[in-house]
Amino acid sequence: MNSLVEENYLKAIFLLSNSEGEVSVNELSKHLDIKMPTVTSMVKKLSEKQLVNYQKYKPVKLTIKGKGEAAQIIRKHRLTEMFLVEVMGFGWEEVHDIAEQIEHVNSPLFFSKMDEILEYPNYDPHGSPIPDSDGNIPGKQYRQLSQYKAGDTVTFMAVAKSSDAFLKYLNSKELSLETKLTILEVEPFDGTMKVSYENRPSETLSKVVCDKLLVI
Amino acid sequence: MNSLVEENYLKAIFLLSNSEGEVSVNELSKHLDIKMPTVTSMVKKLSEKQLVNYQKYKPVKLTIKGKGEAAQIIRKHRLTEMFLVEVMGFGWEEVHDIAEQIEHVNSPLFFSKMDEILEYPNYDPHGSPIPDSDGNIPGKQYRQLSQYKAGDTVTFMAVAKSSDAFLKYLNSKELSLETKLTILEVEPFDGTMKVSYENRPSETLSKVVCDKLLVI
DNA sequence: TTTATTTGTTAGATTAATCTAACTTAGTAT
DNA sequence: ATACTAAGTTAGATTAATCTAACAAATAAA
Ligand SMILES: [Mn+2]
Ligand SMILES: [Mn+2]
Ligand SMILES: [Mn+2]
Ligand SMILES: [Mn+2]
Repeated sequence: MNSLVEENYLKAIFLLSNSEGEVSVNELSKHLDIKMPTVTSMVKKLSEKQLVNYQKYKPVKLTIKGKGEAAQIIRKHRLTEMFLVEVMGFGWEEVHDIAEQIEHVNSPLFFSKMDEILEYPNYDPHGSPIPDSDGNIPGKQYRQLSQYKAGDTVTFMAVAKSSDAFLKYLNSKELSLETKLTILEVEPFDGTMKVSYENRPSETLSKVVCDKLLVI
Repeated sequence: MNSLVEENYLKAIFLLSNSEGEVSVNELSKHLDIKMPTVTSMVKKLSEKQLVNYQKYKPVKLTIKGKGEAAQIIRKHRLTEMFLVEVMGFGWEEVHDIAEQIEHVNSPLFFSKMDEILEYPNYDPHGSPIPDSDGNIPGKQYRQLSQYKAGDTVTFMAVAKSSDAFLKYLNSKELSLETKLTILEVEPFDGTMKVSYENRPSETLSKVVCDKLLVI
């Protein structure tokens, strides 16, 4: 039904939408690395197809239909990442680019088989929620590690804005999901934290890192 | 490097080539379900890229380079089919269309991981050979069941021109690879065979079916 | 409230892959 | 040998997705 290109736009709109569900043409352009005029014309096309609401000079918003189709692609992406890690033995830093391609495979059976083999997972290897087949997302709200204070003990649940480089950094610190962290001290000047976990008595994490660690 | 479309042309040229390694524009057109003028222009493009040799009004032939790239795509296709059957539990009649899409995934690591998990298979679920990473094909030459005579005992090794419908027919007859078949009689008029195998004392197979069963 | 900057749109060009219609070449049959 | 048919090519149009250049609107700064 939708082309691979359209699917990537829908997914980007979904993932970049703010709390009101809106995203600007400019932001889409930056994240997709596609020039603004191209984005404008594509958004018009999606609007024709009733997948987004669009008015000149206003930010874009997915329709119910558009949100559902975006969720399906995100579901396929995250199921794939989980499959690559759990069944095929990839590291969590290796799977995104492969999933970016396989998410466009047209075969409901293929993804339902993955789902079955994985025993219906709710989260992907980076802790992001996997929408169910109706597009509903199991909504746990995590907070950034950087919002906590010295003495707090939290559990690392998900990675925000995960890049391969950041995931490799976490590997090097042996920091994986479900790890319990105790905050030893917070440097007020720049937000750098000293934390302890597992058999690591004291690790120093920059503010940039603490912002990307989602905990509960 | 090559587009998905170019990859499908290369694969078709490889698979449809005759013993001299040649295939006509007309045949490509029929099998790809793309009109002849389109095929002509695409073949010209592949010729520009040194992937085929082409002269006006002559059949097309892959260059060494083109043959290598075609073999890689076929390798990815067949590895994928094997993975879908052996690891994910699909039936051999369900995997072709999925593999047709996944064969275009750009990730050497993904396919080498499949290869490793499958312990470096040489044949796909339909008995077709999987080219190795250098594009060499393990060349066993099977013959059609229809070429044998009454009294012969053979082993079913591969399916020629397998369609989903034909594979489902084989399922219904409980006829799978490696099965030993004894030819009871051959009807001279139309080539229909009576055969026995496993716990099936006598099954009748039409000439059309016997042509598609490759045995040794 | 002007002015400058950022954001967004319009217009027109480009590339890949397809098509139809018209014409040509090659091969087959009378 | 001539005519017919099948196969192949050329020319020109179409659609999807992209771009650059130029202009317009909205927002932020002075
Ligand atoms: Mn991802
Ligand atoms: Mn994608
Ligand atoms: Mn196949
Ligand atoms: Mn394909």
